[in-house]
Amino acid sequence: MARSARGAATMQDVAALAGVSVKTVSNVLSGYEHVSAKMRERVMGAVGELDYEINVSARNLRVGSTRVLGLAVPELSQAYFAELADAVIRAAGARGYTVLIEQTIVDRSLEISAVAAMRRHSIDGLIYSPLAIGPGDVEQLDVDFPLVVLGERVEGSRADHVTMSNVQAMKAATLHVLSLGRRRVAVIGAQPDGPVGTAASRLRGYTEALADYGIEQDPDLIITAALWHRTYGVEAMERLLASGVPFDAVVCFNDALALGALRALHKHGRRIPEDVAVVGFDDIEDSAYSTPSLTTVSPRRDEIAQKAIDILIDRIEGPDTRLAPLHVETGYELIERESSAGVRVEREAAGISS
Amino acid sequence: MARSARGAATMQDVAALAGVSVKTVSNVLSGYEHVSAKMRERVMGAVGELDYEINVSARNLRVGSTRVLGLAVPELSQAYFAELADAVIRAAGARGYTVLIEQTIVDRSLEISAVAAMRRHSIDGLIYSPLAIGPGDVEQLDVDFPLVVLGERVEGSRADHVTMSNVQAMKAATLHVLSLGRRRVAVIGAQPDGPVGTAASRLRGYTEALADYGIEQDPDLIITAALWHRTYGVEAMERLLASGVPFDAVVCFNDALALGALRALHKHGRRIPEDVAVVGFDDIEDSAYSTPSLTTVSPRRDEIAQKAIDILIDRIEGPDTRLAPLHVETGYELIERESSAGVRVEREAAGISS
DNA sequence: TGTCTCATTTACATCGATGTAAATTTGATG
DNA sequence: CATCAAATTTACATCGATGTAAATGAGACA
Repeated sequence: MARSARGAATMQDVAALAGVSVKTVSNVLSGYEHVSAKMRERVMGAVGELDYEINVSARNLRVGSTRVLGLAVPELSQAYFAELADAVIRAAGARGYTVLIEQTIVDRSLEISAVAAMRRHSIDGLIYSPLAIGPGDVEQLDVDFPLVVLGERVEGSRADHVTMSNVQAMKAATLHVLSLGRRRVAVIGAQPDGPVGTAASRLRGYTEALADYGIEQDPDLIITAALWHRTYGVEAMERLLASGVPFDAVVCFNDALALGALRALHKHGRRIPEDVAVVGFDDIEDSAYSTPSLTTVSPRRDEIAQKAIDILIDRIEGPDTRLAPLHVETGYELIERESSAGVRVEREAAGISS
Repeated sequence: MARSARGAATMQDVAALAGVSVKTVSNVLSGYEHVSAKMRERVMGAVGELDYEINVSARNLRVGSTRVLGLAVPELSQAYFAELADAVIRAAGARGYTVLIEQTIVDRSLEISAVAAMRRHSIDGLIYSPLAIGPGDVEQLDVDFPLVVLGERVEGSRADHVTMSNVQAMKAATLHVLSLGRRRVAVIGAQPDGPVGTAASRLRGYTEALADYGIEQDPDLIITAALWHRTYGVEAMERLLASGVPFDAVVCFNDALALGALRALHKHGRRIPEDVAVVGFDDIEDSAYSTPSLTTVSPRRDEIAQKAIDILIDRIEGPDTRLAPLHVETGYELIERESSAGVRVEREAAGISS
């Protein structure tokens, strides 16, 4: 019998056909160096003849790892996370790992514990990109497998963190519109529940930029958005417009909000960038093709993905000694496009200290 | 010793702590009905105490399946595929399966064989959404595990297919602009290599619609696009504009192309929809928020995902008898938005047979 | 040719779970 | 209380691969 009665061929079958031991087949396939050329050829011939493919479950059981990493994101339908997933999959693939994606928003409103969700699967480590995470979630991050969190470091967490320089990036975005002479700069995306995580850092960047120009912060220009979706961007801008508070620029905490805001401004006849300059954050692909195209902060997703993968795999493959949690900051880039560029508002005394 | 020296607890450890056999623990965990309440409680206590989690690799090895499905898409960074993946993950999750996503475009230009790529992983079945697939690819689809292809049926393929009614949908889209009085309808997205797969069907829908109105097809209005990306939409529209051929509507083979076209039209000062009506295809999220918002054909992604998952899992769990390949068509919906709506072009004799 | 060394190949146990079938307990009945 | 059937629980083999250590083979050298 050339192969098992039913189903795929096993190493057993290959060994029998090649007339060698099972271990020799294993050696050949795993690239063990002390295998004679003759043997290798004989085994590979049998492998080809039987269309043999290794049984991954059996190998995983034996070696105790799966070479599968988890990636937990809120929803793939949000462009930022889809593009992030793309980058993570590529970075992982280059190091011989596969990525299993878990969506943490299942019922469209509630974020579930990614970590708990991943336990069902056998993964070697997890990259977790939470929507928002606060100090209360520390214990959720205290797990017994390698975990890299994308986003602001949580106080007391033992997990590794990779995050872009949110404060500086948002400060740069805000300084950009200030440098164009705008002085009434609104911001969209503050969290209703108070400042935590990413939103807090970005808000801080905004505040610091205003301070640099000696401008006092106007609470009426700080608009909240419960979720960073386009719909909420539309809704937030509608609120701002309805309030009647004057403004000549908006910096948004992500591109989806900005695109929504763009839409609302357009609907209400505000010219962009003449009347209002708009800046987003994330540099998702749409932003380059919107009308007008969107000025935004690019977070260098590839760099984030690469760093996260490297740290995670080093933890997985490295020695057991538990080093201190890492906290890596990645760079950013301000991409100037039509929604802000080209139109400088002249003021009596443009520049610092208006 | 309460548990293995190093690493996670095993069923062995749980059994020892609870003072029962390993099989009883297995029975409790797998919900076997003939287990006394007392036993169940005792075992679950031990499970909790040891933080026991089942070893998925061992279980998979024993039962011979993994409850993991593959989903092969070109790139997650394309919104359509990200939204599709979202839908597939949800549908699979509802039936207790996990989804492993494989990107078939790795070097940004060449599509690799998804099926070959999946062989590395241990999946129970595969959903394959190819970019384009022609008759030459039949053997690629002739595999020995359950496979559902999303897209036009390939002649001679033994795989199951789930596809939307491309011809009818595109016909409806074209009829829509014709009903607005437009008579010079361009199309963007034809394949340079000749008509195959999805592009062929959509082109046919366009042709049929023109025929219904007794309009002769003008080859100058059929614009090719090698890839259905925004950039190619921009480039295709630039070509059309440069050609000087008059047109008052464009139907695009997907939303990305349409958004690119929108952008190019805007740049060249054409008013939408006054001068040119634009229609897309796919109903990705951006389309509702572009300026102007995009009229498009919604393919009911949830329905596609659900059908594909149901067929695939039925094949996996069903009896071995190989039924004839299934070919399921899913519905569509024309979503009218700003890029076409509201502006009717009056003609001497608007209506059938101009 | 005999002996020793180093390179290859092999036998066997093992990873952690589940299916099979047998052993044991439980409870009903005469 | 003995007997039998049904309900529970258990022992053991097994899924398909790899690590360990021992067995075998091939040269090298005296």
